[in-house]
Amino acid sequence: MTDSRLNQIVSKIKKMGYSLTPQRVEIIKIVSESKSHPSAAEVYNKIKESYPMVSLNTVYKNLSMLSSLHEVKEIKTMQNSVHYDGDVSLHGHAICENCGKIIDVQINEPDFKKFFENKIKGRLTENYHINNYGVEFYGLCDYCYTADPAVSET
Amino acid sequence: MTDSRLNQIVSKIKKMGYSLTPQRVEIIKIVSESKSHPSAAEVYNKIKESYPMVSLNTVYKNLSMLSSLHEVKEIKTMQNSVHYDGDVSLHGHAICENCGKIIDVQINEPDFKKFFENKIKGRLTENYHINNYGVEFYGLCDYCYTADPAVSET
DNA sequence: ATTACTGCAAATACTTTGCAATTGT
DNA sequence: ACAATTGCAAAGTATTTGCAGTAAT
Repeated sequence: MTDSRLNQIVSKIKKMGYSLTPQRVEIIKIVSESKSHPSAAEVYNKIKESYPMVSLNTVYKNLSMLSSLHEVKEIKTMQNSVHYDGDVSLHGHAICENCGKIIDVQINEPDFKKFFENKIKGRLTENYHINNYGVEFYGLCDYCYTADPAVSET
Repeated sequence: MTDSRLNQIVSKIKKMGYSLTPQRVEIIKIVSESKSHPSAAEVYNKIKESYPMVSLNTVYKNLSMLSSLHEVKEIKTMQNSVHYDGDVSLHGHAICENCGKIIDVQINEPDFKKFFENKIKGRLTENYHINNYGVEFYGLCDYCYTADPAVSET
């Protein structure tokens, strides 16, 4: 499953005529296997365990390449940095407004499509050509909610 | 309507014991009246027409204050800067992946709440305390879709 | 052999901080 | 008068660019 995800991405890169460096493969492994939606800096820290000489720059270039191939999704958080999600299937994110933790929220694709077609599409005031959705839920994770009474009040 | 929005925000600021400087009032006017989801820099350019001496810093401070009072919403775009929305009622955004243009997407609150309660809430894998939603649609605006064939291909 | 990729350093973009002077209540 | 706010300059992050050397096909 995870491995086939890696293979998927690798084949796409080959098909597009790009090359496969060890750094690139490792970056793909890290984002596709991670469940924690890492930032570029976090991917960088992780890859340094196996390739101590890689540059942050290389991490940025590879992540943005993967993003333009639609093989990772970018998540913008409130703390202004971009996080990366190796799961590009339809799903949402619940984002903790206190600690920034992001968890996946399962969304059933047919349900969402139905909601979109019935309730939203007809209301677009301009003719947008939608090809991607993002659904985010903001609030507090359980830890921040229980541990820090100061932030729990609205 | 627009004016009452300004008054709403002004009363909240008074109630919280903050002061009302001309710069602040003008910034509130600009975001609450704008339909174009301006960035901090765009608000800055606008306010300079009436108050040429304001600093960008003041704009940032006021916008983040309004955001923490939940009187404006922050929108993170792909071009990494934050945009501000003076409409804090439930609605989504359609964002053009080519030019960055953002338009509002009407979402009927009861419909969305129903969708959330029935299809999503039960699937949260952790006990998140959700108090806010964001729904984004990514694609191309009609102009970019028709004008620039290079970007229309997936 | 050719083209793409890496790593370094420098540059840019956006936002935040520190602080003295000023303004709102 | 007092506390909050402003504007300036400097600092801080996150990300991008330019380029010479290196590695992949």
